[in-house]
Amino acid sequence: MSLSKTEEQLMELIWEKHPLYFKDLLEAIPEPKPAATTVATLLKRMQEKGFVGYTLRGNSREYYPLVKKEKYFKEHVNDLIHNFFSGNPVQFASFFTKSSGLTARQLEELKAIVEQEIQKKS
Amino acid sequence: MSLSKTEEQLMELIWEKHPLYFKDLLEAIPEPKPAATTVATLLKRMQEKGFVGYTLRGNSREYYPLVKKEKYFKEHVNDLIHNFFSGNPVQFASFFTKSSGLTARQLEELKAIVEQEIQKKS
DNA sequence: ATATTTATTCTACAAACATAGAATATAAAA
DNA sequence: TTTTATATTCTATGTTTGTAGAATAAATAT
Repeated sequence: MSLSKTEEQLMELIWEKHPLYFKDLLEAIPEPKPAATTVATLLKRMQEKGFVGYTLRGNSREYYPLVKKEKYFKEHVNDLIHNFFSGNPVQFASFFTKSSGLTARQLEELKAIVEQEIQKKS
Repeated sequence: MSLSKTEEQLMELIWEKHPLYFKDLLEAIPEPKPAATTVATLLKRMQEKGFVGYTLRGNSREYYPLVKKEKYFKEHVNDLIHNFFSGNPVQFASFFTKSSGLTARQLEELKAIVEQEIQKKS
């Protein structure tokens, strides 16, 4: 089961601000805010899908993510690589590097990161 | 308007093999193939959404993409970066590099690509 | 010339989604 | 303690998506 685009946006807020109460979630949503019941519905569905849980604090629910952002993101990128680059991650990285319009400075940063990773592997 | 996951998979084939006839598209679809009318419906919707066009060749239609893969992909990745990395592409690339499990050899490849890009920028 | 294959459109239907009002329960404020 | 604000669930409606049969048209094979 996966999240829809709209649910994903909510999820992003939950990852960012958890643990949070319903009220905090509402606050965090940028304008134009949808009806509160809309958010409640979305949140409910996300719980049913197993992406969000809560702790009862007295009588209020404190919500938190049940899936790590890293994990979710990785699956996402894997899909992308699978769909656009026949599963070849280097081809993906290459395409990204060439088309993302990084500045020279950003490219240097990236290079340093790649070098660090190479270090780790040896 | 954007493509659904399933439409995206078809689109991938169209990018890969265009120009192609309906028959070619059907052939290109991996098993288990859906009903031909299912593909036809999807293809129709993709035309309505402005992603696919065709040339009449005699009495047959030769289909081709109306949107470049590069453009589509870039928007996709931008969304991803926007949603997961507050719009910071280096953070994204960094995360990808660290979490994608590339081999040492693949990392070297990537490094070479990044260096090439740096060259181009100077 | 008739039967068959191929391509396309139309119609249909169930599931998923986006959205939100109505109803209810509770807590806080008056 | 009655009103009001808050959180949650239930119900509902329109749209999009995945899926494919029925109908039609045209092309090909027999």
